[in-house]
Amino acid sequence: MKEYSTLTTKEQKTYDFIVRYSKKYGKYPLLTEIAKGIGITSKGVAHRYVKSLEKAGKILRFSNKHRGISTIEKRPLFLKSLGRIAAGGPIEAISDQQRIELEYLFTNKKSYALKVKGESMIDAGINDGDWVIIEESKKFYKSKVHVILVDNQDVTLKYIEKINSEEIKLIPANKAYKEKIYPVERISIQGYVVGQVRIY
Amino acid sequence: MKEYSTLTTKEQKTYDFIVRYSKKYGKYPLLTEIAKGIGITSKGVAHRYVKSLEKAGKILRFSNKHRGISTIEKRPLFLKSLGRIAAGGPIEAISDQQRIELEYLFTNKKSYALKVKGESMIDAGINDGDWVIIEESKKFYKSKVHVILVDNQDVTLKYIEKINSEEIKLIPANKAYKEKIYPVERISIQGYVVGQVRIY
DNA sequence: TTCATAAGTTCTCATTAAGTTCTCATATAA
DNA sequence: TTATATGAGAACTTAATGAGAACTTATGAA
Repeated sequence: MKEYSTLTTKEQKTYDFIVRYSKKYGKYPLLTEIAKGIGITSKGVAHRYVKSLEKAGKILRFSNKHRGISTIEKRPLFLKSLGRIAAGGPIEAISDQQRIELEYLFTNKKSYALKVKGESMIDAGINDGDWVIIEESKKFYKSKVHVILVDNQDVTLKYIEKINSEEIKLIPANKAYKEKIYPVERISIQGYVVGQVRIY
Repeated sequence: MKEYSTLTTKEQKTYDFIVRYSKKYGKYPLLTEIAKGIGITSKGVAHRYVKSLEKAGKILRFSNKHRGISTIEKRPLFLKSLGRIAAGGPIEAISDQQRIELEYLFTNKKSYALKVKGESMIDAGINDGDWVIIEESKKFYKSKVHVILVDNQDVTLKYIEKINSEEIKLIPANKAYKEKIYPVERISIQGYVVGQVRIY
């Protein structure tokens, strides 16, 4: 993805300084530090450059926050979560809590992604081609969708129900598919779905 | 991987102290120890910093517990795509291409996320509570789900169809909801859905 | 178990520091 | 001329910081 920048000489210098500073110190500079770094004395001028860089899409800024800038490459996931689609309401701000929740989904060590093939879980809103995020688990839960390995060979997404100590029922979420009962020794539970991603 | 953050000076100092302390003593510090460690006397202030770090996603906290904090090892966005859920097939390897496709979805500059409220698009697989990733656009496409601002006030997700030069039809994907026709001047197209995320 | 007390939590108040906005000024290119 | 890029710095707004009182909750000794 190529960058088309129309930065002026000093804007570029400002951007370079911010990148250099953040790499060196692991944090972003204050306006006065930026001013000094690009060879001027006015923090008001530094602020003007920083605003230009934001407008040019080179950095992100958190208004009024101290050290409240960050370069685009390193921005956290979903920083630009603008709001909630409401029926009749204005756009709401999204909390940091929700941002972290999303970030956790994709950075959690114990989870991995699988691409779904087939439509056996369509009534659970899991469609062919979707990605599901799986959290590893050997246990199973009645309300969760699980990844199940059958006969050490076939992988499938199903709800699970225990019949007795020797048999387990796998339940699809699609009326066109049938429930199946397996002896426990043919089944290996891999994990359950904690997230889902669809790309259009 | 180095961490980039927009922590304030003292927040950063607090975080550094917590990391240093835990490495040295194998446990996490008390608030009074944190206060002393960062050169202040008020445990109330130390507590404020600790809460900020939690909000920033730098640490985890267990409310009211003594030494009830712990650091988080954060990682960059990376999906360990293990394979494909196949009906009757073995697990396939996932290509870098697909991984890049996912990463792009969340790092693309021009897109942002919205949380869906309501069930008007349920037949398109977009449920209440899902996140949709929106790519900004003023144009519209017949097959895409769009974000539409009505009367500069209400935001909604719908399919769009042009009636004539003066009227536009908004089409929900739920038979319980009706199509509606609006004069073009009441409608502002914000973008269309390029991705979708669900958290279980 | 009770219960003292140590630790965590929530406040207010005050001060300092940083971000923001603004005017004025100079240089340079179209 | 006119517009743009640059710089200084004053004046203002807001965030960050620090102290400490008063409160709630957790913890461990008796």
